[in-house]
Amino acid sequence: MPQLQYDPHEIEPRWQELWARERTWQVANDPPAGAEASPLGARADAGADGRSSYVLEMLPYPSGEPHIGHLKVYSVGDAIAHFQRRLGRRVLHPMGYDSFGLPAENHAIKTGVHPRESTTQSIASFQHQFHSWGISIDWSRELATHEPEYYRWTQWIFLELLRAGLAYRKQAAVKWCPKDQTVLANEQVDAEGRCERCGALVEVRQLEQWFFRITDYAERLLGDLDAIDWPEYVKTMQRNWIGRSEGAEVTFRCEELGIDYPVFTTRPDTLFGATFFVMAPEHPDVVRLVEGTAREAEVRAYVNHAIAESGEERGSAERPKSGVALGRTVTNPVNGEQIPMYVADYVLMEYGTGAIMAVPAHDERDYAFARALHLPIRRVIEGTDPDQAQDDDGLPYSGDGPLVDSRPDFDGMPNRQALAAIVAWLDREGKGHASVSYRLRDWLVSRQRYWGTPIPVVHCERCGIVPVPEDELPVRLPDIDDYLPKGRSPLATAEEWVHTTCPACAGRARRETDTMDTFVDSSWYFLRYCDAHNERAAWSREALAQWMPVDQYIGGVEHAILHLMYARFFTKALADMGRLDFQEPFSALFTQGMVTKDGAKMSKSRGNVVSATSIVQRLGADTARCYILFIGPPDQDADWSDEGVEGVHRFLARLWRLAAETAGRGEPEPHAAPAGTAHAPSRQPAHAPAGTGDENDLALLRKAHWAIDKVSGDLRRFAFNTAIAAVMELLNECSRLRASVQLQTLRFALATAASLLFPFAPHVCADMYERLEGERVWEQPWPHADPALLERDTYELVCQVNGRLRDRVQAAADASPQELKELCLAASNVRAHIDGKQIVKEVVVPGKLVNLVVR
RNA sequence: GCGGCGGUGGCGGAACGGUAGACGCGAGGCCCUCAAAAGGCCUUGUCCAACAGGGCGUGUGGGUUCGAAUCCCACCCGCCGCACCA
Repeated sequence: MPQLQYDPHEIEPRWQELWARERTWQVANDPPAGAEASPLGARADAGADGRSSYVLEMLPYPSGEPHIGHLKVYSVGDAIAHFQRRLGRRVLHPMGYDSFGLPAENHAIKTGVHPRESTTQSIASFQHQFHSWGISIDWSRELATHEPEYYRWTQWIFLELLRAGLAYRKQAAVKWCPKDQTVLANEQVDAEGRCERCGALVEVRQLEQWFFRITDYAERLLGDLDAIDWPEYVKTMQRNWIGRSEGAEVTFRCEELGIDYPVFTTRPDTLFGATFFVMAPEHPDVVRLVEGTAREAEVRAYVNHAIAESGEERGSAERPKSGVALGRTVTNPVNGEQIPMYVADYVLMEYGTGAIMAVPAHDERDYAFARALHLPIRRVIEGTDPDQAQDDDGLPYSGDGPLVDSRPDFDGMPNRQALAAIVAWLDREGKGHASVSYRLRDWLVSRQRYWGTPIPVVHCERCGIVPVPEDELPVRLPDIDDYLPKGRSPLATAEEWVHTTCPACAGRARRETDTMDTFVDSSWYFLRYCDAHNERAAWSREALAQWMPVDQYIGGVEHAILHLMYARFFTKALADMGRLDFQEPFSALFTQGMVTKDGAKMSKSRGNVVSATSIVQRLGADTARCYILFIGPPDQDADWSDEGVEGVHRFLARLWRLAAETAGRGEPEPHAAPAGTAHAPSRQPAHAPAGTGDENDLALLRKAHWAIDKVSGDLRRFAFNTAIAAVMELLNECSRLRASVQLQTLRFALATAASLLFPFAPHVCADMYERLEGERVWEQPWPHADPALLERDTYELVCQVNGRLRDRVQAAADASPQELKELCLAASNVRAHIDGKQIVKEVVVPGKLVNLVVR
């Protein structure tokens, strides 16, 4: 017999072509009831419940070609999709490209190719790779966010939000990236105040921009986190980002000028300890308060200096406090005290009202400021922080305790109780009320960049901002050559495009020249897949009803806040507008870890990039996919090893070779059971005839059923690494027993291995299964472990003395505790350890062990 | 500082409170071969011991338990997120 050689380069294209030709992974909407829309559709197999399942990986930014990270997400997603299909579900598993926006445009600028062209190239490269990886995609629903057929509906959603009052324009201090020459959303600026995309230090500019009113949804975005099956840490990140604080808004009045200044505080119980009042440098009233006074010059200088500083310089808690007096006072509403006003850069304009009451005795920052400027400090809550040194005055104190030095009716009251009482009093007096504040800001969506969805409004000299009528959508992105960012939108140079007429009055008007943030495009794409070719609407409710919400969403942690929060906001807003019937887009989320090399993130500058393409070319897609899942738990970071991937390749080669040899030892049997019902339970008798009584056959059969059980459980908990290890064990057992079992037992075991490994290595498994069984493995139901074969007649009983392993003996599965104890006592090594000692306790765990406690 | 996750052989990693180290990599030995590649077989936590067997072992120190990598307390280290948010 010639040596059979595993050749992925022959096997993989063959199956890929078949799947493409037959459109195997395509699913239609709305299958006719009772008809055979899917070979597995309505069968009563184990696990088949006829439900549909929407498995979705985050869509890629098509720049360059896919890397190892893409290989990982889509390997994870494809394993889940295949498993769901074989459990009998109709699975929607589509693909698209996030081809508009900064990532694609920056790539284009770097390579000097027009974004339209470079995007098209990248998409072609991604398509080609996904095909050669054998990912089971329904290509009939493919989309790209830069196509007019798609962004037409992005524009429609923008207009819907505008109509609902959720899209608006305002002048604001916004984050500006000097390198990308555009404004950024708060979410796109990292902790050091750098641009999330290019790393440049971000500046603050006063500009008029478009916003989405995501803050209206803060409470629901927070509350509904409880209802979704997401990793806890992602929920925590979203909760932190929303940053809900409960407290009160309290009005402090500047009597001289007759102006009320509300402040937000989480500690109204400390109001009596307020000894001064501080405003943010950006507060519009700061300069007005000192105009024409002796303080004006000093205040102006301070404000100018503070505003010029970057967020990075200003943002540190360790930095010494600075500020200057405004020479004015406000009235503390609870006691009528006149307290001095200051301007200081530790107060942020973006949070609360941009002004605070300062209680140095009970707030660290106010305390530091008071010490720096020698301001009075008044303790109004008694208590000691256990961590604080004995010799200081115990201030600032932020713990609980009774009120002191406040007002007779509150003094002595526990502070939490006093808090409620004081808020109630303020409310009655009209000087304040309970209030909730959020850290979340409205989403700034306009960008002064070329490669994005045009914002579909015109600016009319007479009518102001006018939405483009729906039937004129899409507002097409004009082709322009000079798209480099230069501070104002490149679209402004397309004169012919910009000049238009007003849809309302037919007068002269100019088109909006800003484009939308990329994250707008990706905030609804999962809806479009459900009804990808609808030309009359973004989607139909019937189509959504079949698939949404997404059952399993898969993607990287880097989108824990941005994309995932925006998509949730869109879903809720569209549901409120009556366009959707659900509140959350992604019922379950799985976040996969990064693939590193030599412990470091792969990057071109480090020179440690492993090319997914070359691995697939060299060893095949099955090896690459299996290895990336075998390397470790998929939600954790994993380090790529060139030796490790070879090991997985050897495993697949051994498996395939043994399967091919075994298949060559005889024709596939004529099927005892009709195709399609040929799954483990019904097929078993044919493969394991009763009465063979052969120990090795039984052992191999048991191992196969053990593997079925193990892989099924592991797949449900995304433990792909141990699932693959289980199939390796099954193969090892096959190899060990190959010469000493009946052909049909070996064939069954190998077919089972192929069946179980199929979600991870589809090509080689399809090939093996066809050789062994003459059937298409993906049309077979997921195998079912026979409980009778998972149980054993005898097992290895662990014998412990004082909790230490001393011996192992064979015990009958149905042995009584008494019998087990006797077995253990009879074990020779146990006797050596209990000899001459007194047994004070016996612990018998049937099926496991006996522990004898001796003295 | 706050929150989350983690710390197990030479390495990646397995282990419902019940045989620690599955599976793989690497390493060593052997078989096949004229030779090599490929493939196959065996060994591989550590120390004592020829073997049998035993001691020690899951970041550190305590605790609970017949029994702890696993549960509890305190701490150390690493990674991630948040952080002058009133």
